Order: sequence, then C-alpha cells, then structure tokens
Amino acid sequence: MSAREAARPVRKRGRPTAIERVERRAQILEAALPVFLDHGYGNATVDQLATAARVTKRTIYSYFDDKAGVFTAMVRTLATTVSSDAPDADTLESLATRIVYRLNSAELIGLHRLVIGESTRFPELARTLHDSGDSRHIARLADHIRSERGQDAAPRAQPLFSLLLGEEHRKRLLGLSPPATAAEAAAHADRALALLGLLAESE
Amino acid sequence: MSAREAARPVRKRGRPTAIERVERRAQILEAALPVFLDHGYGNATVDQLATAARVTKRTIYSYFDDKAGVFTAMVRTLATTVSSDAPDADTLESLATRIVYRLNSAELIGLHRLVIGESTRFPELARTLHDSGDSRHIARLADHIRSERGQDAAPRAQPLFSLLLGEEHRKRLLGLSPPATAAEAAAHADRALALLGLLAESE
DNA sequence: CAATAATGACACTAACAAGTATCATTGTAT
DNA sequence: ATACAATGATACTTGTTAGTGTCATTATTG
Repeated sequence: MSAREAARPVRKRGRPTAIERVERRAQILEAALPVFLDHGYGNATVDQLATAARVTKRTIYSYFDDKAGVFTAMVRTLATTVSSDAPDADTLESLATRIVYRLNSAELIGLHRLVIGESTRFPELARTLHDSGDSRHIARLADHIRSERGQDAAPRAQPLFSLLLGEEHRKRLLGLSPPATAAEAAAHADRALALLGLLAESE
Repeated sequence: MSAREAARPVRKRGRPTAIERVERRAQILEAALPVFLDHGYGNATVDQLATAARVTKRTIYSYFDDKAGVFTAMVRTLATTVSSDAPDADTLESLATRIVYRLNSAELIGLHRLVIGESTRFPELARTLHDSGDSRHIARLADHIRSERGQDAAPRAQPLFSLLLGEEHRKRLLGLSPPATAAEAAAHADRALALLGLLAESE
C-alpha cells in the first residue's frame, strides 16, 4: 500500500545496453530489501518486488530463476558490499566506533533480521553473512589491538566485538530502539574499550 | 513431509472436560513451534499446524482466531514459561552458567529467530520477549553481583550479559553452531566473568 | 437422561500468488 | 539495414491456503 509498491515501471522499452542491464539488476536487488523487510520472505510476493523495482514481473524472471533467487542474490550482494566498503580506520577507537555505527544501521539490522529468520531455509546465506561480517570485523579489531596495544591484548578482540554489539544491538534486532547516532556509537565504543582496558590513556 | 506433519488426529471425539481443553490448547501451541521453525511464520500453513498437533483444522479455529493468533499465543506462552521457570541459582557463577546454557538451547534460539524475523509485523511480541528474557536476566545478574561482589560492580551486569551471549550466541542464531553443552556453558561463563574481574578468587 | 459443547471428517469457497504465454514495441548489436 | 534481445502490458494457468459450513458422533454437564 506504500508509495513504493504503487509505483509503476518507468523505464522505456527496448533492448538495454550491457551497462543498463547491470544497472537494472542492481536496481531490482536494491528495491527488494525493503519489500522483504516489510513482509518477510515468505509473505513477500514477486509482484511486490516487481512494482517496487518499477519493473514488470516478466523482467524479474529474466534476471532470476525464482523468488528464492532474488533473495539469495540480494543478501549476497549486500554482504559483499558491506565487507568491501570497510574504509581503513586510523585508530582502534575510530574503528570500533565505525563498527558500532554500521551494525546498528537500518540496512544491516534489516539484513540480519531476514537472514536470521530464514537461516533454517537458507543456511548458506547465514554462513555468507557471518563470514563477510562478524569474522571480518573481529579480525580487523584484532589487527588494530595487536599493533596499538600489544600482542597480549589480541585475544580480547572477540569479547570486544560482543561488547560493541551489546544489549543495544539486541534491542535493535527486535525493533525496540532506533539506530544509533554517530555520537552514541562513539560513546558506546569507548565504554566497551574501557571495560576491557583497551582505551588509550589520553590526556 | 516429516513424520510430524504426517500424523493424524489421535484423540477421541466428544466434548472434552475443562482440564482436557486446557491441555489441548497447550498441545496445539507446543506442536506449533517446530512447524513455525521449519517453515517460517509466513510459509507455515494452518493445516500443518493442525496435523502436527494431531488435531483438525476446525479445532484450531475453535481455540484461536487465526494463524496470527496461534503464533502470538505460542510466543507469549513460551516467553512467560521461560521467565517463570528460572530456578534461583546459589552463586553468580552458577547463575551465569544457567543463563548461557538456556539461551543457547534449541528452543530459545528458535523462538528468538522467529520473533526477530517477524519483529516488524509483531512488534509487541518482540517487546514481550525482551521484557521476560533479557531484562529479567540482567536484573538477576545485577542482584547477584551486588550481593556477592559489592555495589560498585553492579553496573557491569549488562556488559556481562552481552559477554555471556557473545559471538557464540550470534552463531547460534544464524544456525552456524550446535547448542552448548553444560560444560561449554560453564567454561564460557567463567571466561566472561574473568574478563570483567567478577570471578571469585577461589583456591 | 436430556441438552448441548466440542470434536473429527471432509467438502467447499474465495482469494491470492508463482510462474508462463503472447504480442507489440523499441533499440542494440552486427 | 536487419535480426533479435529485452522489455512493458496483460491475461492466463495452476496450485495453494485461510477460513467456513455441515453433519454425525461423543461425552460432559446440569
């Protein structure tokens, strides 16, 4: 019923260029996330996916085999995007802050909700998401800890990650709190670092 | 296709006693969890719920308004069960161990998966689950910390809870690891307590 | 013992959704 | 230029599912 769903195809007809084809594929996947989030994988319809992408159902099926194909492609694309767009942070603090901020974003929370909810039926997506998300984050934290705080502190990377998520993230997953602001993320990260004795002794 | 789904009603006909009616309601809800877990809320059918409970669809609708009614009743029942069956633990260590063990059980993991996945469409269930789960756990941890480790340590209850969940719990939600054994739960709890300086100085 | 609540069995309806088919149309590729 | 790939528009097929209706049956309740 939303404006998104009411939209009608807007592209012209005719054979698209190779570039346009890539763009359109991305456009379909991008539009798919909100639809799956609003209705859940099981209840989302292909017609809704088509309308949201401003494309006809016919076109969806020219890019993907079926509904599951759209879903898996969407998750994979987002997962790899997330893991590749990680800009190198200068300090442990800034890295921790970035992680907190990103992980509480509406986009990533939604993605996690979907994958967790469907993990029984799409186990490979759960694996993909974890490998390109948590694992990578923990490794990056370990690298920074090692170089900035010494070898001994490296085993604290995983607990640190758990604290960076914290109760806040659980509430986010359940839809009980809004995304963290940049300031909140920084404060949260500092608290977690302090608890583990990983905060730089400044001033 | 599973044996569960193939089962047929087994009860006799006729008017049940008041007690039987209560039992049957519980029986329906109990059978509903595996069905919702296997198929997801959206894809689970009322026929599957009926067959799993060894009851006819007609009977389901005599206890609940609709599919959503079965779902919400099931979650509420499980949530209150969980929060009430909490046996008082003697020490902080044993409480922490219990929490780790329970939270990684197949039952609670499944419940969380469902509620997280459907949190957009059933926000009140998310609230219920959090209130009767996390909130209560953190409060109990805080009580024990206060009485066993002193007032100052109480603020560490929430971080402690986050560490008790830890990366392990995230993997569990994604279906990437099996339930923790009792021994694993104890070891994990001790590690978390040690990290926050909350482990009793024994020996 | 009579009235009636609850059930199983089973058919049925109405809605909805996945995926396909057709066809005219447009613009790319060659 | 000409073939043809991809699309929008639209209708259609086929299967599924939520929820209801009916009726005989059983046993509780009063």
